[in-house]
Amino acid sequence: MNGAATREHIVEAADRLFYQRGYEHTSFADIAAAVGLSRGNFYYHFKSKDAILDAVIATRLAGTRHMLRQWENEHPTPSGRILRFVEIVLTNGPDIQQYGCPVGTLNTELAKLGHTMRGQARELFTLFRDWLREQFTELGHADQADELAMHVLAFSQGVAVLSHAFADEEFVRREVSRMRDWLSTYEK
Amino acid sequence: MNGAATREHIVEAADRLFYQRGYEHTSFADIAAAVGLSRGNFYYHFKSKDAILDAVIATRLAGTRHMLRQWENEHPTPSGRILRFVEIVLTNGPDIQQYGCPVGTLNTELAKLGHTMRGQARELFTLFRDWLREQFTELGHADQADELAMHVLAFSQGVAVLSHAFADEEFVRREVSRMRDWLSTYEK
DNA sequence: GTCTATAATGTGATAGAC
DNA sequence: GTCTATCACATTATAGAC
Repeated sequence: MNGAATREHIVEAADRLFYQRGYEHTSFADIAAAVGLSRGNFYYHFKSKDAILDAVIATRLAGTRHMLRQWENEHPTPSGRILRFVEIVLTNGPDIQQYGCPVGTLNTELAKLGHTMRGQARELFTLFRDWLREQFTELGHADQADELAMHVLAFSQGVAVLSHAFADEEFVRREVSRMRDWLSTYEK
Repeated sequence: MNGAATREHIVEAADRLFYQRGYEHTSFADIAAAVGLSRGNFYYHFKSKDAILDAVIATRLAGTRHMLRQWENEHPTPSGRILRFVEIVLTNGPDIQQYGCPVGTLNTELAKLGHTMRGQARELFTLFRDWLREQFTELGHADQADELAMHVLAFSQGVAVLSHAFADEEFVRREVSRMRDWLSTYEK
């Protein structure tokens, strides 16, 4: 098999498993089995578990940047873009209910482990934070744009944690509805 | 040493370590070292890691029930009691910043591990949920008491996750202030 | 690039002496 | 109740054949 393609398969499998089972709880053997490789061959592509995590986070960062640009194309207004973010807890509802928020759970886990890559995981949060701040600035709230961005981020994390714990879809809908009302008070 | 006292010491140490490092990342050796016991002697008191987790959750449940009764004694009005809950993210600010919410992070971790004790961990959330629902009912909002309780719980989890990730105390203060304003619209 | 074999370590857990 | 010694197993990681 092509080396680059194999590497890509490994990162994809690791990304999914880290999300579904957690980083620490996922072993090399799990990833190797998911890709269909022997454990030995694994080290030809990645020389440590941290190296895989590094690649996974880099992939997620790139994917998030791409998604945010897409949201910008699909929604011309800043309030429409913020609403698109808020609705991610509905769009990804089933995944969040089963596995939590991929950004929040990774950050929480790496922080507890005292992992060196904690800062890079936080960058995933920062991407959303900065993007939301830009939208609130464009909406005419430059003075409190970061505060509002953090508030929307906190909403998403609170909903994700409880959706994961209680598996209650109606709760998610109600919270999104609540957020829509709140957002409308900040529209131009 | 007295057997019951040793057992209590083990549960205390395990409780703290599970919170600070996570359940999976804490080994028998870690707990034994914290208590000052040999690994071998450990199994006289608890015959499996799950048994320790069981005891830790039971202790936390009892502690939470005790705390909620105390809050009821200290705050005569339902709005005062809800506010007391909201302010927990300030009271326990430093711990939450370093280790996250003990309830939220345990629930998230056990859910990802597919651990059998997941349901008992969720009970910790349910204690707060039911208690908050009672307060909102007493406040005259019986029809949407559970929805409001979940909203307040989501607030606490969102703030905890982001406080843990960004270590931003000012953010916590602002969110509490925002919550106080929101609460005031539901007061009698 | 892929494999098997294996090292080195840490883990949960047990046996048996004191 | 506490200890040492040890087992069985999974883990990350390496060496070397193909």
